[in-house]
Amino acid sequence: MTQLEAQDPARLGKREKTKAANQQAILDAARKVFAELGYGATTVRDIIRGTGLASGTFYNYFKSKEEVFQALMDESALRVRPALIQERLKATTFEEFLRGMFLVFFSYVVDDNRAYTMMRANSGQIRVRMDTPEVIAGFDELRVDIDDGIERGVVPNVDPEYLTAALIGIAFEMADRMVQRDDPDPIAAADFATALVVGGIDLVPHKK
Amino acid sequence: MTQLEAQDPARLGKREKTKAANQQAILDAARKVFAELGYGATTVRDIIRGTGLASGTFYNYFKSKEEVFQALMDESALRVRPALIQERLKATTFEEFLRGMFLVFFSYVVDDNRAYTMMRANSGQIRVRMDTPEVIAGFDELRVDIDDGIERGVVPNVDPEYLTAALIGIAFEMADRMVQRDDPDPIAAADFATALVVGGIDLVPHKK
Amino acid sequence: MTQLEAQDPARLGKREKTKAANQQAILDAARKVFAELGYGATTVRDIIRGTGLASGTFYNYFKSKEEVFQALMDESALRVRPALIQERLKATTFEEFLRGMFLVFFSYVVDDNRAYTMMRANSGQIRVRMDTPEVIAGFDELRVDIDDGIERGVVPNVDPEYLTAALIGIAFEMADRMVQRDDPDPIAAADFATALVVGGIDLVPHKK
Amino acid sequence: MTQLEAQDPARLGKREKTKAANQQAILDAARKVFAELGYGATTVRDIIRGTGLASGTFYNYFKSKEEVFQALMDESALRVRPALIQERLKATTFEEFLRGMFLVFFSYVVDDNRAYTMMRANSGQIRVRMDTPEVIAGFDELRVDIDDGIERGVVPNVDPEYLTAALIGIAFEMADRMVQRDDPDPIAAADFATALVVGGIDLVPHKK
DNA sequence: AATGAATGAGCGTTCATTCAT
DNA sequence: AATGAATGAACGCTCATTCAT
Repeated sequence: MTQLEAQDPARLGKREKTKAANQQAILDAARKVFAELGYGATTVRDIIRGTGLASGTFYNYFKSKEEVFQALMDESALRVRPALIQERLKATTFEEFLRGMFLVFFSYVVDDNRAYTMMRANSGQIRVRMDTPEVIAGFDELRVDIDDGIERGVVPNVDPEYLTAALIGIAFEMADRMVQRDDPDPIAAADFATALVVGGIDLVPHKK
Repeated sequence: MTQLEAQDPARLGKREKTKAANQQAILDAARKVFAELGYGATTVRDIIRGTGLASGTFYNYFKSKEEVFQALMDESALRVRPALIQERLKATTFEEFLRGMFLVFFSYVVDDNRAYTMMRANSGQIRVRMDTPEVIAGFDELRVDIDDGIERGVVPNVDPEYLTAALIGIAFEMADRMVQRDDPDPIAAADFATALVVGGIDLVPHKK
Repeated sequence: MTQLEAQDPARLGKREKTKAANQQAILDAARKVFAELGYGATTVRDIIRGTGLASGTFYNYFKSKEEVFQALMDESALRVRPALIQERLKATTFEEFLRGMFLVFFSYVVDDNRAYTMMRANSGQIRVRMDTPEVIAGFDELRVDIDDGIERGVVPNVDPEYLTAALIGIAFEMADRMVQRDDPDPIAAADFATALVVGGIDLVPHKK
Repeated sequence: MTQLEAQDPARLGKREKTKAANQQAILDAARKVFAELGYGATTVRDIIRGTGLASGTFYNYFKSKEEVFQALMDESALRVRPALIQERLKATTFEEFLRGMFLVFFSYVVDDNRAYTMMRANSGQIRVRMDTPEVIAGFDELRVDIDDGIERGVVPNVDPEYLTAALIGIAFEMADRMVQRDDPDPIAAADFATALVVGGIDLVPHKK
């Protein structure tokens, strides 16, 4: 039943339709208020207030505030990670590897900058960035790829932890500025970041 | 403390001494528990418990939990900013400028990593990073210096906002990994970061 | 159930049959979970979960959680009361009267100790006993019978209220212990209780 | 300090005085509403509403609803238990033993019938009796004494568990009626209960 | 200035009940 | 009649802040 109806969303009963709509409404509202207030300051009531639903209804869809937050982060990470993996697989040079990765990330950020600002939400004057397990896992994969690349000689033999850190730092911080521009250009940003790292990597102290 | 002062009440105005000591005691206790529990999970009672003072007394020194947090962050930034300014002033090349800046920052982070881990406190599975106004201001100054350097021809003519972002991203993210090492080496980290940027900057798209 | 009825939908009005079956299913499930969790801790969802019905359906049969509880207690009391009345009617001596009453009660408790433990459900460390109107009514009848017995000279002329109270106290408290024994013996319990009261009643202060 | 001041309650600082007064106010209010509504139906807000204090203040004195309930029951039990123990110790015959015990219990109930009605609170139509660990412990002591008495030949050799149950049942149920009389007479009640048991015990089946 | 009890808004969450389907 | 999602009042409890002492 579920399967049959899932094939054609238009044929869903009214009940199923509102259920799906409510689920999405909660996710959307949560994304918005988490972005505005940050995780800590956000209350469940803040979230449901943005949906017009009753407070109890929240708990028909998510077991807790943390669960909806996780769902949101996973939703985001799930969208980038496969693309990042693709890029890494098809890269044959370090430059391709970098450019692919930066481009995917910056493009995702532009497409979905609401989810992104959530990670960067500032409550009051304090800038906050939150990395959830899915996000951390994504970065761990990058680290593995870099280790692998060093072994295969594709990536210069530099401190892999620092390199990973530098890439992540560049990616997030630049993305932050990019999305605040009038006409964000992921390609230009990826070019910038790629060039910086590709050009610099050779001067970085290599392990003997 | 009470005992020591009781030995020589005449030495100096007890009031003033106690006031300064209490202020500092609160800051010290706050630094400690914010680092342990993170901002959100820390209660005012957690802070004053570490001082032996009464909860109400907290409010003689700080208007709110947020204010003591700000004071703490400012205190930290106040220690780095003058040093960062010094470095920028005495730099004659872009490389000197970068190395000086990274070294000051990484050294500060190692010296005072309690304050730093506070910015990185994680609650549950979620990593959180908090940048306060003073820190942000410190980096805004960096931006001004970069603009200035470009004008004077010392810094290559690249997108200054992206460059600033890249430097900040590299600095914070690398610092994060560095402090978790057994024997953190700010010089090595500064060398790595400096080489990366110095080497790469020429390949980065220049403005006409 | 659904399957059985599907085999012969014509046999009898499906409606009526289902209605009665559902009503009983709710009562059965309620008896079970009230016994397990106690009244306070039991939720309507706990009850209907044991029936396969939907939560809203509960309210087609009972107006509230309290109503189903009352129905349950009444159902129990309804089973004992007629038997108790029988015993009282056929008793010709005080001893017969007592033995009959205790035996009926202890037998009922053993047969239906689920309903009985419900009255004794404990939440945490706290033992709770609940007596509902029907049960109370049952014992009020006992009082009437005792008054009557005194008037007719069958029951010694002692304080009838205290006598009723003593009988009730003995009955409930002994039943409590009896059901926790490996092999509960209502006859032995009735003998014990009867002997205690029959033997003692003569020493009890009589009214002039 | 505490000791010195405890010697003269009149010399207590205002703070200590209100603290003690509030503690007592909460206990009093709790006793009252538990008696009215029963444990399950009573909310912390119901309790503090009866004191004029703020809801949070409750938690300065008791960690939870359960804790205040326990405190209340212990307070009661603590008052009877020592007296009951005294009576048992000084009894040389079974009759003395019984009379002493019943008299202490009935007297206590009359003196403090608010605490007692709590154990008998009815919520709606449902009579509830709650026995807390302290109360249960008190009954366990009775059981031990009975076992002991049987061994020493002071108490007839009947089923000790049933005998304990019967005594407890008689005590509680009779107390219940007694307190509702215009002029409760603990001595008369104790005479009644003692006579009933003393007279009956010989007819009760003895173990061979 | 220091104290710490009092305050009460607000939290995350539950659940008896209603009602659109 | 049956469904089960929606409702929202109420729960136990926390804690930043106030204020009488």
